[in-house]
Amino acid sequence: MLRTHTCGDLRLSDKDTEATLCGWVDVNRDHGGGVFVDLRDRYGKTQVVFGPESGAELLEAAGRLRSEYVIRVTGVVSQRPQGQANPKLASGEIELRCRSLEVLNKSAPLPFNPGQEELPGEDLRLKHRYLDLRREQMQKNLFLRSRMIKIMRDYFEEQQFIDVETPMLGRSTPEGARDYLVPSRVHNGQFYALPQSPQLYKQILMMAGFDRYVQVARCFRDEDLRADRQPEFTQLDLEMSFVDADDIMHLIDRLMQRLAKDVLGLELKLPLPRMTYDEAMERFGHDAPDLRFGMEIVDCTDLAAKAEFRVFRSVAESGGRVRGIKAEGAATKYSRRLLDDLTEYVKNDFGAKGMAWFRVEKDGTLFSPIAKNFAPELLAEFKQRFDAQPGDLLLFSADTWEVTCKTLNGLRRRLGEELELYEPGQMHFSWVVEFPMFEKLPNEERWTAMHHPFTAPRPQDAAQLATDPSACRAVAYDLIVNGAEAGGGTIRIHDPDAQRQVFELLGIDAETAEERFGFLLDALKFGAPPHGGIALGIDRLVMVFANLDSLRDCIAFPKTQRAADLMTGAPGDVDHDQLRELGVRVVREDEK
RNA sequence: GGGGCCGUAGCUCAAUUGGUUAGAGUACCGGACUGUCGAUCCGGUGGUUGGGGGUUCGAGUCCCCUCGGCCUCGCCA
Repeated sequence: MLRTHTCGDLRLSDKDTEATLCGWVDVNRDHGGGVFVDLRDRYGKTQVVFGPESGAELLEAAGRLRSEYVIRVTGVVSQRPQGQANPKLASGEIELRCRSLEVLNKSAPLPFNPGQEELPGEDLRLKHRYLDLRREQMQKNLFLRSRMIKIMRDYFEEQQFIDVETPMLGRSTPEGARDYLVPSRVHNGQFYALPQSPQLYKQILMMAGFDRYVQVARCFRDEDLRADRQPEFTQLDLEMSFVDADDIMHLIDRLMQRLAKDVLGLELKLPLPRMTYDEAMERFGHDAPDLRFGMEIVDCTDLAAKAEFRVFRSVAESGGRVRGIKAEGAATKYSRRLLDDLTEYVKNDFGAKGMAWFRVEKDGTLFSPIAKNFAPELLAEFKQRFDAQPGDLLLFSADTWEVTCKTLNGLRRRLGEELELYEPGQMHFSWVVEFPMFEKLPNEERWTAMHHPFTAPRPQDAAQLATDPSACRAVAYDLIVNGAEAGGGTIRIHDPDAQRQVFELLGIDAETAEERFGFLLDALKFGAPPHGGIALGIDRLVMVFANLDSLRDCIAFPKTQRAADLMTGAPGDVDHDQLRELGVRVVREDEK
């Protein structure tokens, strides 16, 4: 070892002992006759002092140290002089009086300093990720991630789970997200796909009798990125045999409880609250509602039908919905200008045609540019429906059910943040259950699986597969944290005939099903146990636990919004020979 | 594919309505200094204002194209 201690070790109790430290120069305070260096490693910082007793040579060498030089120092641990302790440092009562200094490596002038207060642009941080990762915050985030994964692994090991690795090179299936494809050299013109999740493999493991499987699995989806979405991400993937949905949810409940306790010292009350999909959409307009605050959606379609206001009445009469939310005390916080901004927002982002609003005045009357189109008695009914008080602001969406959901969910989230309706570190866990089995694609007639094609219908809905697929609910459950989907799972179909029936409904004919999923159908007929599981988004969980705004801050080497790695330059060109060997030819953008 | 924000010194930012030689802090270089802890003080280097085109007597500022970063809609079983 090049060192006897880390920069986080030394305390007053080590006084008068000799120690050797290695680390990075955090700052160098040169007073001429004395030099103070804060030496940093992942464990902490320790002040190293060079004085006249160090000798002229050493003093001069210390003066030449610059930020991020990597050095090795040996000296005596000393108590700092009276009044010179630094309460900001854990090691602040002592300092290392340096006897020898070795520069292990210099640093060129830095693109940015890991210690600087203002964060540089994210492109720079990503390009010089090694510098960004030296920042205390980033180190904290990645340590937190590591701890959380350790807790998960321990938890599942205690419960007899077996960790099995599944292939990265698999087969492409057109269902779901766009695949990342890998050309095969041996099979000219054919491609592997990187896994979107280990879904089928883990089901096969159940059929193989492993009973309880878990994996920290990397997954890939070639879709556009968001602050909470990366093209490759990590799931805690698990599957169990002979279980029902309650078993899985209880298991995850207890895991979340342990994580919250061990990581944040928070006591989570169990069971975590559950809500059906239909209820979530009706009350919050979204299948992953942010339950850190209220502001629930209130339906007013019946009142709107009585209004002279044509927009409201025609929507109500044509089968649409008129719904609203109440922002308590927000009337004065949203000027006409800001309300216009909100209107633009819902038009641009959710395809809303507009946004109606009412302000409750001091005298209790409802003010709005459209108020004149409502009878006073009707306005009173609206007010009562919302239990609106002076100072409240009412926002309405009158449109199809889908658009009112999107619009009001968007408004609710935006207002929740802008009005600071929750604490920055607050966390709320819940389940949303009983998702529809299928949804119709906007421009197509056929059904598509809401979760995935292997999801089992609720037993009481199974008969409706043949008659009314839209009414069919799945044994599905999503874990919601602060309005984001942190995980989702289902009980799977374990009957080959039922699986064929679902494939058929999804427009996958028998031949195609046999070709793509034949192995699954085969496995199902050779003694498949009832089984189900869940996958948790580890990145998102860490993001919430660390109270971060971006997933990229808890991933060591994330990609940009255009899915590029600015440090390595991936994706990049490859040799022509490589392409030829693979039988791949690149078609330029303008030739498509 | 659509909407929005941003790009000025290595870094973080400023620059009046379009108007003289584009500034500051920090980093870097040189010097001074024994108790600092964002050390301080003095001096200095550092710019194709992301790139290209246009409007104008004159463009960091206005317009078009383009590159890059971020947020978002679509998309993400």
